[in-house]
Amino acid sequence: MLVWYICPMVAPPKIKHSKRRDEILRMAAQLFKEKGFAASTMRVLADRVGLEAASLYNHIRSKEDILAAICFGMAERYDAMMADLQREDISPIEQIKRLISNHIDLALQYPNETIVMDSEWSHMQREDRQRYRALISRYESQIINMLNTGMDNGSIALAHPRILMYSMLSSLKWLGAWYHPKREIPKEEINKTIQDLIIMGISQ
Amino acid sequence: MLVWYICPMVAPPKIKHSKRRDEILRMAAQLFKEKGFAASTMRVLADRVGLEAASLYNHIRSKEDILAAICFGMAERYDAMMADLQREDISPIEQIKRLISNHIDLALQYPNETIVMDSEWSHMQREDRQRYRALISRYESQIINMLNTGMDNGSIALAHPRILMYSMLSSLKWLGAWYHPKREIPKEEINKTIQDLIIMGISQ
DNA sequence: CCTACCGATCGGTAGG
DNA sequence: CCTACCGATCGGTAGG
Repeated sequence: MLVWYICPMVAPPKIKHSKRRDEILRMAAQLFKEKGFAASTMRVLADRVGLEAASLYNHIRSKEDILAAICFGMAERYDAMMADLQREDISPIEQIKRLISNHIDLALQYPNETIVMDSEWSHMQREDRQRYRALISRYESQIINMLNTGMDNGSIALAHPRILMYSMLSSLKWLGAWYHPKREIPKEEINKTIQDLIIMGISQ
Repeated sequence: MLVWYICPMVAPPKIKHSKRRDEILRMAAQLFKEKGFAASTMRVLADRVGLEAASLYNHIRSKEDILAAICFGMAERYDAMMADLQREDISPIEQIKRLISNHIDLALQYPNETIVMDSEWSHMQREDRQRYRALISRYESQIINMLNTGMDNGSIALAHPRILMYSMLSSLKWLGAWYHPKREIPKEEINKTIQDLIIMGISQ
């Protein structure tokens, strides 16, 4: 594992991408969201996928391997989104606006994975957990930089940027926890309401 | 249990309040916060309290009993705080301001219990879980009523009140997750920053 | 409050 | 991908 991470040319032992593996990860995200990682069992997961528990191990290395795949998969999506955002030449306020709607898009497209990533990451083993936390810290720093730039040019009111960042992110993270695509509020209204709330809240 | 809830005069079987029980609940809140409910074991809890696992059962009925005691204990505190707030004759904006600072006070006074209540409640058994959800729903409705009153009298900008309520609560809930009393931001700055953010965000 | 212990269930492996 | 199974550990009880 260590060798594989340091030298990505060496493939991890025997496990590859496959439709089956993707299906296992998708069902696992749903299960982990419902019960939490620790209370989810491989037997229940296997049942939902339509396999025996032992057969899962042809597609995944361990229970923690599934969690890591979900968390890092989502972290990469958020990371790519942030990289795109940074490449655009727009004002900090406009950056924050787009960040909000991109977050909502991802949270609604991957509701289970987003919740698992945010609330189950601590169950990864030490090495993965530290690597994951480093990614998240970098992401949070990029948001703080946006806020600081806006405070410097006077478009954002002076305030503790870390508190603003956490307030913003927590409002967005919990979308997936209460949003039910069928019978609830349309995405556009969510986007407008949260954007207005946050932008009004931070504007100078 | 059902009888006890309907008719509180009948005491629940044999377990009473005691210093020891309070200590177990306090250590359990810390453990559940660290590992989550499902990944916390009675043996580790017993170890932290300084007992054998079997001895815990002289003070609590079951693992779920501990979780329920923590969740309902906190729910009562939030409920009492809300009742006090409703009794005061102040404007909706002023109510929301006080609600925010009361939330921050409770989150900083009971950081472990607040996180456990918010993120582990779903591990209670059916009956307790439903009773707990009813309490929370009522609490959320009271906040929505505040917001609606403010929108009616023109002091709060028109927006979907449920989204505002969830955004507000999630900003506050996650305080305990990243606030470290020693080396971080003073409470007053947190209070001011979050109050400004939310009040500016919702004001007309 | 402890020693001793139980049935159930867990993640995972062997071997085909 | 399944049958068969393992060692470990879980929440909880009996009895003192």
